[in-house]
Amino acid sequence: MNQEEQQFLENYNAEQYWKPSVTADIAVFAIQREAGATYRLDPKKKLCLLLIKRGAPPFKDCWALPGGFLRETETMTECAARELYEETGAEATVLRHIGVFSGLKRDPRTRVISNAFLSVLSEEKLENMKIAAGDDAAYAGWFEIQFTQGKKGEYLLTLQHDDIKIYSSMKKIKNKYGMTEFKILKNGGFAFDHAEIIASAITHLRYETKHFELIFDFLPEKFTLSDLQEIEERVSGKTLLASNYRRKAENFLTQTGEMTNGFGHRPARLFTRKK
Amino acid sequence: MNQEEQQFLENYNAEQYWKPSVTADIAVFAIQREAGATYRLDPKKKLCLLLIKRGAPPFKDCWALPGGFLRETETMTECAARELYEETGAEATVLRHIGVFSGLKRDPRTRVISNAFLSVLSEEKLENMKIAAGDDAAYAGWFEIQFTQGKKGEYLLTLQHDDIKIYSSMKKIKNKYGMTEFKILKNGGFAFDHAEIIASAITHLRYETKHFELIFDFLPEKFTLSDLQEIEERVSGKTLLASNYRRKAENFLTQTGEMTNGFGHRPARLFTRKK
DNA sequence: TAAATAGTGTCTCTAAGACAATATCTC
DNA sequence: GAGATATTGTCTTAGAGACACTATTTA
Repeated sequence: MNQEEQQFLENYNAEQYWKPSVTADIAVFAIQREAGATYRLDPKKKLCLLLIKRGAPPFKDCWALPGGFLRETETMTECAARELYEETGAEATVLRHIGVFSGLKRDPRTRVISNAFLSVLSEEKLENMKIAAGDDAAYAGWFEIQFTQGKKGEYLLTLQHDDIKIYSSMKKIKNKYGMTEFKILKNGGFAFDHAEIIASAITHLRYETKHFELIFDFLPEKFTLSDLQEIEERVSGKTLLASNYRRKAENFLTQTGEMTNGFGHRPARLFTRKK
Repeated sequence: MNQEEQQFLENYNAEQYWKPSVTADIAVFAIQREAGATYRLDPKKKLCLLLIKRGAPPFKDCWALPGGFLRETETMTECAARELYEETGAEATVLRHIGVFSGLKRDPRTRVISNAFLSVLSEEKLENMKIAAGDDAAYAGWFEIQFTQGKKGEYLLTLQHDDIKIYSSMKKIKNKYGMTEFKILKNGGFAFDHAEIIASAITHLRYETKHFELIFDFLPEKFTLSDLQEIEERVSGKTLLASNYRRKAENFLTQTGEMTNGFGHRPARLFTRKK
């Protein structure tokens, strides 16, 4: 750096310009087992998303994604990982940047630019984590998530946890510049524009698992083809033919030589992610 | 909004938290014709990117993407469109969000979070635009862009405009959380981390044109299949077999019934983008 | 042996890559 | 007619979807 640059920097006053607040919000997904399994019947799985009940205004008592303000000492990605850890006790193994949400009125407190991230937790991590309550978080919970398309083409997002049901109806639009966005038509219980963020996140997640990315992060080191397929089915919301899915999946897998056992049906081979 | 929320908002002080500066940077691509055409020989095309020579520190005399600070009254996307217009006189027809760049030291002045966008200008728009100089922009120019992979797997970015040549060597890495990023190994003339942003932008552009998105924005309303194919070739950096490309492309095209004429070779059908 | 899940094989259809061959314009 | 580009057709291969069938465990 030469003298001119040095001098410039010393005289530079960053406070002269307006600045927005910047946050990271994280959509954390995990697969959980449903009850009702027997020695013979395997447990069904469900796709879940972590939400936090807001204990303070704005949107008090609404449900929000974990997240918080960017600090001076961290990148956006580090911020996402830190906030996730602080609010849930879970250390993120994977993160993906989903998009930026910068609507003028999305937070009534002040102008907030939110960088949305996506993360996936394995069942193993799920069991070890404590769901911690942050300073303005009253309660956190895992909600079974459903994201489907209605008859008129609208998108329906439904999150359910025991008797708590949160929903939103959205449409997919292209904005003035051809960018695809979800727009909320009805909002039942989500804080801020988080329904839109969640819709973007699951769309992104579906794309990745379809291409055998992120899907292994739901699973332990060793797993069966049925495990893998059921996750793909829960994420995509579609049922698949086992023989065809097997054929595709095997390109991404290595056999361990081990088998499952102890169930009231044929044992299955255990696989690992290839290389 | 109830009384509790109302009261909360009145007491809320946004100034108590640290905030970063937020900018939009835009990678604008266009196709330009090369000289050397005759009645018989059609002009070759080249893919170009708009860069601005910085007239003030930091990175004085280096080349940067057009961009600037987010204002209170606009979204990130609106900011990108405005900055593009102010610095080039071009009204964006399309924009795509590429990613967020939030490294701690990416701007020596102060902490700056940059939201990167991608845009495409048609040859028509290109001819009508004046390249305007902004307050800290000394000069702007269209650079022929090349982005290739070297023998050791490294990525080479070369931008050329007359006798000005800017380059960077990068590697593609997965960060701690599995996110794909470009990391600069050598930097010859780019300001900030803009080489990384450009690498991300062209990677994104290649993905889109391959799927017949954004590619039509390079072209006028009516165009030939050869026009379309040559753009795909310049963007992707690969040559394609005309018969095969035609087969794929026709799914996205409508015939106009019109033909080109006046060239020293067989006339071609003019197509439009389907619906 | 019934219930439940695991795994194999095969037929069809579509899409993509390679490439040969033909068509049509201007000078 | 030569040069240049446009257009059509065909052969082959890879992959996906549908579906029939076989295998292996436990109470």
